[in-house]
Amino acid sequence: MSENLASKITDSELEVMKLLWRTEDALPVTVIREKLQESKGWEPATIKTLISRLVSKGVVRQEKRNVYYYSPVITEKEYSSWATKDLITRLYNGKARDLIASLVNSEGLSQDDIAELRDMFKVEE
Amino acid sequence: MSENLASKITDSELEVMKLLWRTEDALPVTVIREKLQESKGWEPATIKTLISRLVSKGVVRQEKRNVYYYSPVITEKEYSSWATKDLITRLYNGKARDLIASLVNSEGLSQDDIAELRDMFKVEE
DNA sequence: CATTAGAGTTGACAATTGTAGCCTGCAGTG
DNA sequence: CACTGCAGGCTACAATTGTCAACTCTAATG
Repeated sequence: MSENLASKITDSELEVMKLLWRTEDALPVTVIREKLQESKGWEPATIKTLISRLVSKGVVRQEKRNVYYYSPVITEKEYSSWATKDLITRLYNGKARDLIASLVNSEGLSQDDIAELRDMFKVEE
Repeated sequence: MSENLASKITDSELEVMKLLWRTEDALPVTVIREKLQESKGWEPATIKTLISRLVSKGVVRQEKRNVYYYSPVITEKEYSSWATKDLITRLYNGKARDLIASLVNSEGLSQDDIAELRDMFKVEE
């Protein structure tokens, strides 16, 4: 959950989460391993460690079948949103608007982005 | 600098940076120590370690006088901006606009914020 | 049923981070 | 000028993170 995210998801762990988020169903290690071994070049042991840590942290759930099937406990949106809020707290005095202002002045946004955002805020309420 | 930020500034180190950013002039350890000892409850040794690490990382510069005076090499804006971009890369597929969209839908922004942002984008270009 | 591949578990090890102590030399004070 | 406090530099140590190996036990396969 956004609020009770006890310990952060680390960079390596995030790669596993991303894979789980991209999938509808729970996945067995075999599948997770196949994908990440290829895309990340990680050894099976590494991947198993990351999964275990995510389970310990409570952000991945394991479901017992023949073999465990893993699925995310938090959604990508929940996590992104939590991480974003965390960034805002730490670097923007808790003001989301300061973050956006910073993006606007600092090549963070393309003209297209800005146009789209203008629309977004127009519709918004 | 935004780009060549080799190693990240950690949470504890960030507290030191914030103090330096808030000050015009370079500061001697004495001053840094006074402020952080009080606000953070850190031992002098801890503060000295943090400063050293920041110097090693190249984000704080030391200037020799009787005693070293310390000042930031990167500005707060540069760092915030870098950290924000990093977040966008890691969690929003590199699309700043997705971050903002996420803020808009998810109690991240107050009505006031939204009103202000609407103005911001109106003026913008 | 014996064999084998691999899931799950435990341990490991280096680098980073959070926190702090020790020692030495200098600078300011009486 | 002797004394003392503290800056600077070095060391330390536990927890976390990035990577991975070894071992055990089970399920699938011939």
